[in-house]
Amino acid sequence: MTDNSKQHMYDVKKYRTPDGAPADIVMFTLTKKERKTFTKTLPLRELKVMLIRRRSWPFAGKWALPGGFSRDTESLFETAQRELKEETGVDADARHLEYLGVYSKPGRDPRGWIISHAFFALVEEEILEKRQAADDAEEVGLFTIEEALEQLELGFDHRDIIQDAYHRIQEQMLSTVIAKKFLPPEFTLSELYQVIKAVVPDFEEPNFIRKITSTRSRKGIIEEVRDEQGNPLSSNQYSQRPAQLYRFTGLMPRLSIYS
Amino acid sequence: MTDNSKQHMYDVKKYRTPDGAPADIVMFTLTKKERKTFTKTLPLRELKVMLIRRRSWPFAGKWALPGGFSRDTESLFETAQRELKEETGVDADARHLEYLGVYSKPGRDPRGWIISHAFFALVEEEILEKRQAADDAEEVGLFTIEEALEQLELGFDHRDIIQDAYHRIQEQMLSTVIAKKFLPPEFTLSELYQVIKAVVPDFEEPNFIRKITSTRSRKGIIEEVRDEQGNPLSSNQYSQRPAQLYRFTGLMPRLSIYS
DNA sequence: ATAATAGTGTCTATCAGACAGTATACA
DNA sequence: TGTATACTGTCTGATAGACACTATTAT
Repeated sequence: MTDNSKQHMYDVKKYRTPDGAPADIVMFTLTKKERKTFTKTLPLRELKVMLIRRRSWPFAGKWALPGGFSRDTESLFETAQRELKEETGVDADARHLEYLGVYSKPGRDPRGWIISHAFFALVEEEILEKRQAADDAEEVGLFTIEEALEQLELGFDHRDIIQDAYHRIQEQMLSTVIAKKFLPPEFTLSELYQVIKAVVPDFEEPNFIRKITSTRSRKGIIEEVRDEQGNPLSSNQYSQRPAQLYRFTGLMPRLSIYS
Repeated sequence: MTDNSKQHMYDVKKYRTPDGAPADIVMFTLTKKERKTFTKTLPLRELKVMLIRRRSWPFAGKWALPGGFSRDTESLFETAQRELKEETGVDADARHLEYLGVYSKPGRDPRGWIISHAFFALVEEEILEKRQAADDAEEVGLFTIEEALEQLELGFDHRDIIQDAYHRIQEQMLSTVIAKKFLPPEFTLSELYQVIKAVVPDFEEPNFIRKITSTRSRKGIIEEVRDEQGNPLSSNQYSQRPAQLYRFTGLMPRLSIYS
């Protein structure tokens, strides 16, 4: 930047300014579907993304991410919180909401110079189902990532956003404890493993139970649930033999490629 | 968002729009300072951040990050690339430039509703020194993180941005191979260790050499440099006894807290 | 010889990974 | 009783972590 442009920087009217800064939210959920077997089994879990069919220009009829424009009285994170609450009816701080990135390629929005800010959220399945049923003004859909990326006609650059959000949630699933947002407070190791696999299909860890319970370095992430007498608690909700219940401890290890 | 607001969404003039979307860049460098000892030693390395002293309103006299407003013909990443090139004189793709986040708290900029996008870059020390010497229109400073965060008077919310950038570069240093941006193509393990420690002071790994060379899982990140005959190459630039030279292989392991 | 940095040897406890085997509860 | 899921035993080789020891070169 030249000295000259700096001197006139305060005169914001001198240059063209953006026509809007929306927050768009990639709302992920993990659907649970009962499997019909003749013994108890874990439900099938699938990662889904919520989309809304647009009713007006631009991209009328195409699917797009829910979102809305930011106001000058709020930060973009607050915009996203507000949108998330409007979409789901539940306070945003009850769940995971995280900034993803900025999408600002010229021409990405035919309405003008619109710089979009993508967020992703983890939402309970029931809430999205309720939303789907209640709102007959809008067509709401839950799609797998493959459907959204490969089969659907999406508006704007929302395909890029969904793609990036998918990569990010996979990273986060393996490097943080966001898995807990997809689980009840107490869960079995099979459930945890299944949640990880639903988000990161190529995660393979045959000795998962052994490793997470007996390896000193990883043991701290979760702990066994016990009752007042110190007896281990288990659940046979999804299996014949009861499985030990675990909970997250809140501990977050720092990962390093050098140690 | 209500159905009503959606119908009028295309009318961008109806609502107040942002007054600008700048890209601000946290430019990091690793300074090398010779130590005066009576034998060869590694130079001292320190992580520094480049700041510019503002000459005009707002925050005249305060230090701030270099940056500039985005144009409607470019993406914000391109804005950052352009600014980086203007600041350093070297093409941005020659070095690391990465998006950090959006800063949009109302009132953060007295000039109006200005939504800032922070990036961070890793720049060679020599370039910043040249910049410092050449430009007498602007006062350019190189500061340690502690100085920048604790002693300097910073404009806007740039203290928050520098803080966030510092956390991010520490994360990246341990979980990716950005260390290579601070090293020559071929380097000794002492140099690598020192670079990591300069960015992440509390990184401690007494058996660093042993681990990185003999552990199967980490061995793939770097490899020994050999000549045409397959003889290992070493350097005694910084030590009496020559040290084996290594280079990064390009391999990037995927980290996981579950495996 | 001495200093300074760069390694290597060696030991023990722990961990990874594989695979067989046992445990529990339901139908 | 069989079946499905949840573990546990056991073995081998690899790794972590500590600390003493040796190696190479300049002064």
